[in-house]
Amino acid sequence: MKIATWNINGVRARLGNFTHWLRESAPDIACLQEIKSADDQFPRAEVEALGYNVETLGQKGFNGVALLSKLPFDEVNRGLPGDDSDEQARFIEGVFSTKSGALRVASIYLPNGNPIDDSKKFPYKLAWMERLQSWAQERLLLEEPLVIAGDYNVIPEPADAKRPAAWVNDALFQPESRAAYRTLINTGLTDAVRLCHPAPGLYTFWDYQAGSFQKDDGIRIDHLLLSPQATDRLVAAGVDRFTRGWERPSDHVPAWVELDL
DNA sequence: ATGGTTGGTAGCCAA
Repeated sequence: MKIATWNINGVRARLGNFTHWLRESAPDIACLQEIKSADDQFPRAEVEALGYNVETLGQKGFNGVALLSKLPFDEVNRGLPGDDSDEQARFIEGVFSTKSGALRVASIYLPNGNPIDDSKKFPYKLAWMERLQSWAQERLLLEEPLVIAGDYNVIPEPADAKRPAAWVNDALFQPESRAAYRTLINTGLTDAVRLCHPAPGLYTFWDYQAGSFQKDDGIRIDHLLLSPQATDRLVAAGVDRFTRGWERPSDHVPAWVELDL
């Protein structure tokens, strides 16, 4: 069972890249972020034609997440609990049946949080992370295979950046952001890509500006966090770096796990 | 070094 996540940065602007990757990487379940589309703008027919069921939480212009699955959805939940006034489309959860039982997967687009001196943006990020922590803690009680995958907008450690010093004033690398991420890990979740690739230098994002990809000036901010029951079944994890070299790429590349389910 | 690039949308915002 291959589960992948990709911040596509506008699914309609990248439909060719997107379907090419779906065919080449062939995940059983794909988590998308920044589809930048309302639900009725999502290229549903093109994706269904490749054998996927599609569930979206879209938003016009910004944000927007989706789950694609070759398995049928048993259950879908839209929106992260904990703040009914939050209208940003950043969270969708699906439940599937495998031969080993239930599998739960969430596609998350954690708030960027910049600039850190803004009165709303960084506090919104930290509050969203607290809501995610509460939700994860509750789900972990189910003792099921659970994968929380997406753009976390957090650089966990200095080793997750080519130039950590360049990020010290950025919301992605603030002590509070990193601490909240560690709290998630300490609840009992495992960073699958870190576990399978402990060496530094593996990135998932390169800015469009200043030739960042050519200089490999990247950061690792797209993560798949696994419950103990999913980690027990972990076979492999990786990053599809090759998509960043394509024409008109997303600034993020996919990350994935293979689970024996 | 406060530059530079992209997508979505309508004169800038978010990243």
